Amino acid sequence: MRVKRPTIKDIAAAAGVSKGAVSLALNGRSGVSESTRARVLEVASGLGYRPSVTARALSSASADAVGLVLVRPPRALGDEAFFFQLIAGMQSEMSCALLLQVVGSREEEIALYQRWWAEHRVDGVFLVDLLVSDPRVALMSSLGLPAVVVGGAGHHGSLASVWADDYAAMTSVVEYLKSLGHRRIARVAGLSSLLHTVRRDAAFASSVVDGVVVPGDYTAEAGALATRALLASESPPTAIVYDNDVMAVAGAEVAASLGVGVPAELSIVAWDDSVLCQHGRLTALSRDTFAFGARAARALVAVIGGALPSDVEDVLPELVVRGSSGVAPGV
Amino acid sequence: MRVKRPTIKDIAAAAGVSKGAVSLALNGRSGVSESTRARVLEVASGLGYRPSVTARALSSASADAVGLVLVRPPRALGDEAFFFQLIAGMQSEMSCALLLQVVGSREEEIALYQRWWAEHRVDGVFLVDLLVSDPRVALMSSLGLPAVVVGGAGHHGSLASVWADDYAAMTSVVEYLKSLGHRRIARVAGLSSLLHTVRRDAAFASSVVDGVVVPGDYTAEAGALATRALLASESPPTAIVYDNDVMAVAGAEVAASLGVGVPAELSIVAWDDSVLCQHGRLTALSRDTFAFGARAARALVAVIGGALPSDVEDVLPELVVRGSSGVAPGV
DNA sequence: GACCCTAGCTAAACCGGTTTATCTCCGGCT
DNA sequence: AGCCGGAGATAAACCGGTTTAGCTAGGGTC
Repeated sequence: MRVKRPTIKDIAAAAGVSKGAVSLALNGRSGVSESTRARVLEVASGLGYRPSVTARALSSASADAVGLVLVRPPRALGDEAFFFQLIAGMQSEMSCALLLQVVGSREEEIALYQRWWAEHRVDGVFLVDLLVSDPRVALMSSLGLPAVVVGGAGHHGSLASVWADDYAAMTSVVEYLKSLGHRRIARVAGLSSLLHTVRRDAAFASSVVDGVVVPGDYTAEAGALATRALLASESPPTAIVYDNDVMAVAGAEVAASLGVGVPAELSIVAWDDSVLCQHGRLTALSRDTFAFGARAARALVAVIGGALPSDVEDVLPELVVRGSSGVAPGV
Repeated sequence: MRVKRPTIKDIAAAAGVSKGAVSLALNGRSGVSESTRARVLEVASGLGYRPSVTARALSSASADAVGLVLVRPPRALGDEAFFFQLIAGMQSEMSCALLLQVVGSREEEIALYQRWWAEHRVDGVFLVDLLVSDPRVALMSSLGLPAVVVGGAGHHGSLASVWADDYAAMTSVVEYLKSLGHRRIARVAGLSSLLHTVRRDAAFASSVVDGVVVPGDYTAEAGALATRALLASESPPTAIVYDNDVMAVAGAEVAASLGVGVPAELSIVAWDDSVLCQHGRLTALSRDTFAFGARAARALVAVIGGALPSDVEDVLPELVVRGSSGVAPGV
């Protein structure tokens, strides 16, 4: 049933040379005459030959795939448009396949990376969701596994990275709000174990005096809860910056249900723009996640190709001002 | 640099038996004594042995991966939460990896499936976006490649399938609108090349007299354009059913901008629920895409395991009534 | 003419498994 | 004693490539 494809052996027989000569000829390496090479190439294309990635991977060559492991409860994944955008962008710059697996723990993730690499199933991997002190960085270096850190904080040991300056972005958001007269600014943060959360925290703390930070986990529930708590405090903020779109939208709804006018009494800014923000008319920090993924893929391809790992900084996210932000009340 | 993992040869040496015996012992096959098997297993686990999927795939065994090829312009992918939900659901029921690639044409897709199968890179594949007369179905059968049709129309040759009854679902939506007094009902359809679009068209045509169908392509632009055209016609519909959430939200905004009251003058129903519909308060046909993906994965695992292909029908999508639908004007 | 070098090619090992053919030993049956 | 059968193990082939060692023929140098 399975279609038998021509192998290197068939070509060798048809061209009247040895397997080894065919391999050399096809890979453009020296060791065969030009006339032989031409004949082999002709026979190969005549037979519709395509090399077997599986066999090639076994003898320590390319695996024609890159890996991405996501750690999270599977159900939570579907709501994160960010990752799908990212993956879509990666695909646009890769001719090889993406080996994707979702696991439940960091340990599994690490084991999977090691296994994929040892078995030549991948040529390189993407590292996402970087932790504050991430063991994966050292692991990649010690394994010699080509890797690109996606969305970290710039320098990560000897690894290449593609990143955005969250510190500067947060500062710009705060400056924007300050220029509108806001003084009591709050922040609903993302998971505190993630590096970029810490970066944003730091930027927020250094540019806002007495800024309140409420931890969150990117869910609508967390956003609603945090907003309710902030608005109920004795001196409620006049502006809130949320770490993602879902929490921001939930926050906007809580404000509406409490009769708090947006933006008259409360300004809302979301990190990461999306259709959700567009339709909710939320001011958002917009970045091109697709392009970000594409950049990451290009970096990985380069590293796999032997290029020296370099750090690529993404353009600063752009603040898209919509209806949810305005001058502070009483200004 | 690359970590050297124990191979079957190392185990053989350590246990004092041959490679073949180790293979038999590890795979639970007869041909070795129980005492030898126990010793081999002990040595293997002591050495931390993990078989190489790559090598195993080469000698015509499992590839420990399943494939999914998506045909569309990469940039369009990121907005389709449906696929990410689906993939997340699939992952939840699979212990193996997913080989994912986005290509630009049907021809590339077919070539990729053939190649992956010939090279043992996958054990089976998912078929999505089924066309009206889809060449892939016959191809899978002739290749003998285990496959599951996701979201088709029930029977597809000898292939297993996981599907939802779009015909019945569309009928139920129309009946719901009729019960509210609507008579002039329109539909903004999806891509006409897709099988489920045709099914929905047929159900719509048979339950609505003089129903207008405007073709669309799932983008916000198409939804807005279609809605504008429908509302400008001489006898505008009192209800519109959209083939996805993005078009429905765009339609709702067009109605709002034209001063057409929703649901007072126009009822809107979206196919496929999402956060977008939730926040836009749109009545939507809701299905659990994550569970759908999980079911598809289970079906594929079963087929790969040698089970006879069967057709699994998903539960009927449930109509979630929100603020965008109500009694027809003048009723 | 002896020597060396190199281009061009082949044969064979190798990657890490699976599978088949073969070989040995032991027990049971007649 | 002789024959047969099966269990238990091994060696070797195989999957489809890459890579290395080695062989041969031809040309250049002294």
